[in-house]
Amino acid sequence: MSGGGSGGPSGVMRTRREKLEALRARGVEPFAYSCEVTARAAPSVAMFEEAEAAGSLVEGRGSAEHWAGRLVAFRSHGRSAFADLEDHTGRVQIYFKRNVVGDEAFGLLDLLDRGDWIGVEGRLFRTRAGQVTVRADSFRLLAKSLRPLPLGKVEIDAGTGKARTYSGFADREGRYRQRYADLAVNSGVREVFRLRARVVSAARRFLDDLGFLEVETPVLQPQYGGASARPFVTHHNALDRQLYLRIADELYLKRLIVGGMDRVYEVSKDFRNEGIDRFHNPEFTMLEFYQAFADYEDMMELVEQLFVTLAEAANGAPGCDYQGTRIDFARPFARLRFVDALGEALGADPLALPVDELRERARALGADDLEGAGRGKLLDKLFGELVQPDLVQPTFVLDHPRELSPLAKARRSAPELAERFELFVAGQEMANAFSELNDPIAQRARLEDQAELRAAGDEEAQVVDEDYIRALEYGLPPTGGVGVGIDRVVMVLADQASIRDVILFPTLREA
RNA sequence: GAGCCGGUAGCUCAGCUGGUAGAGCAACGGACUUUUAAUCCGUAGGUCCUGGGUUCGAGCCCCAGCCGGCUCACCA
Repeated sequence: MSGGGSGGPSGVMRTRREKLEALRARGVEPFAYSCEVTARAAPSVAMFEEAEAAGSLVEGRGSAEHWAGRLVAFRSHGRSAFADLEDHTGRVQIYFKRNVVGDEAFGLLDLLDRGDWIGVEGRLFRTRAGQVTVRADSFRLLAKSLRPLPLGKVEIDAGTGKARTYSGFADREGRYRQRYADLAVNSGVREVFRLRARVVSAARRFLDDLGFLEVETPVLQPQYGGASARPFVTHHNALDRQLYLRIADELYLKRLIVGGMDRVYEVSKDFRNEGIDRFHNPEFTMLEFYQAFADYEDMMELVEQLFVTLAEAANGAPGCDYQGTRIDFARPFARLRFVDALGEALGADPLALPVDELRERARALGADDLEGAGRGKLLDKLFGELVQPDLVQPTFVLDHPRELSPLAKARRSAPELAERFELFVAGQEMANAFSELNDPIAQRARLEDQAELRAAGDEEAQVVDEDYIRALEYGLPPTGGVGVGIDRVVMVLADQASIRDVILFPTLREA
């Protein structure tokens, strides 16, 4: 890749610098300070067509409008020229006619390039070829583009209305490293992130409307916890102490419930020092919410409503197509007990099987790295292999073995289980929730069990957080809590196969 | 971490059994006052990822490395 320098192997960048100087020589400032905008590409065309259909259109009348956007295509015809201008709503064609804009301005068109930002003043009309177009009265350069964007050519198939892109910017690495160029050139990528924003804001609205308070808890923590994962470790110079980047919000949010904030939520970046693949990015977005006086049954209700709301916010209807499969977010979602589902797959009661046999079964499925794994981890692994991939439609899996869930209350009728559920969609975990363990003595015992697993070699096992135990000792009311992996949800709702396609700047290796 | 595939012009890619590097689009010059992948004529553009090696000769073969994609393993 050529990259730097004022030249560029093909001289494209040098040519653009020369044009920049030529513009300045003609008294044109190539980097404007502001510009009037009164119209957007797609809505203005739609309004024009409506007026036309209603017969209320008098061509050439009405006041001129101002559009602003990026020049994405240019077709010169001697004394006239056509350009495509793209703004955040879409594209509109611009028609420049020499004897309308004037000789001097028309000559400036030679100094424009694809990728330049321009402002155009004019009126809409319909061309002989039938396209609604802005007839430019005047135009202004807003910002010169000195580096060529990898703009492909786009043809809209007249029959199907589907866009075909020629050439274009397809290289995944380049797209992730230079997301600005990816966004500039691939409008579908912008749409994915608009959808993501709708999903996140719908989640906030949903919780706000139920009286949840949005809060912010520390990213830099003296003691990480709330999930099973390895942390990032960092150091604060002035305090000369080690700090961890949070792996979950859970323990802090429950401290707030102790403090009497009885419905809280947080949308946060969490950090886990684990591998990277199409389902995992080291920093990812988590939504967690906690409600006092509720148990996991109540939270299941809430999660069901939440996911219907999110699907509607994303796609206008409670469903989506994920990688060719129709997903239907119709309530009620299916419910499966963890032990029943795994028991059926194993042909035996998972709670009755000895640890050695569980390990053998897991090994037979091709899992390795099982040495430090206790019962819980083995059951989890077996479930992940045997049951999870089949959970395509929204499905709650509930009542996990207790050793899998050190922060959850024991199932009231079956103490070997936990009051916990996970929501699976498209074979992926979307949410995880429990009736929160609020007995400080039991909680200490459970965390100490984890510490033992840790000592036995499980690096992801949790650690005892004394301050959290102290908070519980003051009294945590019965509480239901939920964590939602926002990136995963967006992947499903936006039909994206890789988490990197729903994160604007995914973590990459050193360039 | 392992396996497979890949890195050639600004972009998308071709390049045979080893013989001095190609196309389309983009760019540049010219013609064209309703085009739309505009068209037509012409021009320029390359550390073939990096470093070694084999060879008279390497984009191509060998070795090492870097980067990426996919799959698997761990994790959400």
